[in-house]
Amino acid sequence: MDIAATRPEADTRSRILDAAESLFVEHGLEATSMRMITSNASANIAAAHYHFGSKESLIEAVFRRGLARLNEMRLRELDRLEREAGGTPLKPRQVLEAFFGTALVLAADRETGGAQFMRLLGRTMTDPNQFIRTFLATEYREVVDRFRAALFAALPEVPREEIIWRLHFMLGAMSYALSGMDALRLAAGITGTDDPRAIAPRLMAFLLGGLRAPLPMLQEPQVPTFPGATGKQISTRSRKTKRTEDEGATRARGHRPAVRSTRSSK
Amino acid sequence: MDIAATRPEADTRSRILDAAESLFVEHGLEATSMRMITSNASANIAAAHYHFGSKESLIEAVFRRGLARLNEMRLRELDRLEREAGGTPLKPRQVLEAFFGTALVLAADRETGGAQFMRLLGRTMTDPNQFIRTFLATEYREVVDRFRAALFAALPEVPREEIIWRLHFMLGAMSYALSGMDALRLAAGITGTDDPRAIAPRLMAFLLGGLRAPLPMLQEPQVPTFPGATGKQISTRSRKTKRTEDEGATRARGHRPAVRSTRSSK
DNA sequence: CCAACATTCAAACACTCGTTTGAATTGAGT
DNA sequence: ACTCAATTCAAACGAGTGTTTGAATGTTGG
Repeated sequence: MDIAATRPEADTRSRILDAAESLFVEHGLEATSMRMITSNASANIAAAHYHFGSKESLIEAVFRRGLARLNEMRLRELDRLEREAGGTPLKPRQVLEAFFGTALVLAADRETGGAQFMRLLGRTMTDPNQFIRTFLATEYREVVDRFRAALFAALPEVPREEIIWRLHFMLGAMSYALSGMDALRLAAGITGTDDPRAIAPRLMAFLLGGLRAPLPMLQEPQVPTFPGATGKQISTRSRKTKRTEDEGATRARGHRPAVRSTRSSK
Repeated sequence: MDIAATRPEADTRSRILDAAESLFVEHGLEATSMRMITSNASANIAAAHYHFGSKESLIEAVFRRGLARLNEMRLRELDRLEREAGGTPLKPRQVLEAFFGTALVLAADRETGGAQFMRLLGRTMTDPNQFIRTFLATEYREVVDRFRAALFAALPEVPREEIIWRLHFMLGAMSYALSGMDALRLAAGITGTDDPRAIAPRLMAFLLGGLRAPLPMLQEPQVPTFPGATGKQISTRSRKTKRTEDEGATRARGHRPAVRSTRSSK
């Protein structure tokens, strides 16, 4: 569905931004051409360069718009919690709510395009393009600094390096969950809705469990146990299954033929 | 560094595969051209089409080669553990070791290119290209089925849907950790090594904590409490977040100029 | 009305893309 | 030495890329 059809009233610049965001989600940054964007937005291709100057700048604008909203929500929520706490450190759960909770709320907001942007953001976090990476890093810096500090305060007994790593793991879990991740959704057998509202409580429970997990035993002697954490565990039972493995040759290499696989995308 | 320089003895087909894998990691699938690959491998561009037929088939071959190794290791480890357990249930920790531990071992193997492939795999898991997604899903199906069943058996009291979601979150955390994820590595302030050997124990502790976290309270009446678990329910009271709709001028729009950002990549 | 500006437009530009062609080269097997 | 198939090669093909141009529109204030 064209942006031009769903939002004919918006001005050219906004239509281009919307079309770009939606096509970036669907095909990726590289695979989305300026012509795809402008035709989807019912705009002239030169108009896009008039407004944004280049494809890279357009990409920047898309992410700036989305990140401004997300980061502002995050900082406002963190400010509110810290104000209410009145100097006492926040609980880890509160920090996660402010950081990941707001992202999940935005991801559930299908009406103003928040959901689409969050999927895009989740995918782009691992983009190899260096221009994208440095851009995202600078746009994220302030927010990450704030929340990292809040986590340090919330978990004073945990080594800071460990907190940084776990913040990193949590970001990965969320990015992946938001990205749509259809690659494994099939393989993993996920049936139901992909409504972030349904995912949110599950993800929050998971993240909190990971954040407060007992510290690992590291080779270099370093605080083998973590006294503050509760470290309760779910009891376990198990059964057995059998299977043989088979290698499977990579590909038949004949003379000339090299039948190409049925293409499906693009 | 060209593959042709590091492995001049390998045959054309292998050199192309190696060059493709390494360039895919560096630039992504779309941004890597057949000419980049063949010139890096000191091979003729037509030779690549002779051996693989098309770029998509070459991509498939790269992933097939890497996944064959990874999945075989995973299944062998799971088989070994289940054999040694002799019918008694595996512990969740053992299942995670077999699935994520082997991946991390492979990711630490810089010599045979395992590290490079794992980074590529981590990035590609969220690729929007549909051809890639369905391909990965089928290549992963058997392994995911096995481990999902093993987790079901290891956590009989936990609702299966919850286990599937947590398996999903764990995959995201690992993919992200392996992908190199420099986007936030800067912002998150990660200083030290990216040696997977250093990450492995941290990631395992995190994953295990997340997997065994207390179950979330869900809106739809659905097993609000989890009798088998040792409790410690995390109270996930619904958050209220108000959001003001502000567009936020994305960019100064002047006449004509639209100064383009300094390009850096590609 | 009209100048001055902001925006849109069709057309072209210089490249790069994946892929194909047909001839040259290599390497066994007889 | 000759054959025949496997492999490599330079060159080209058509399509698509981001970007630019210069003229044609609207749009606004004097």
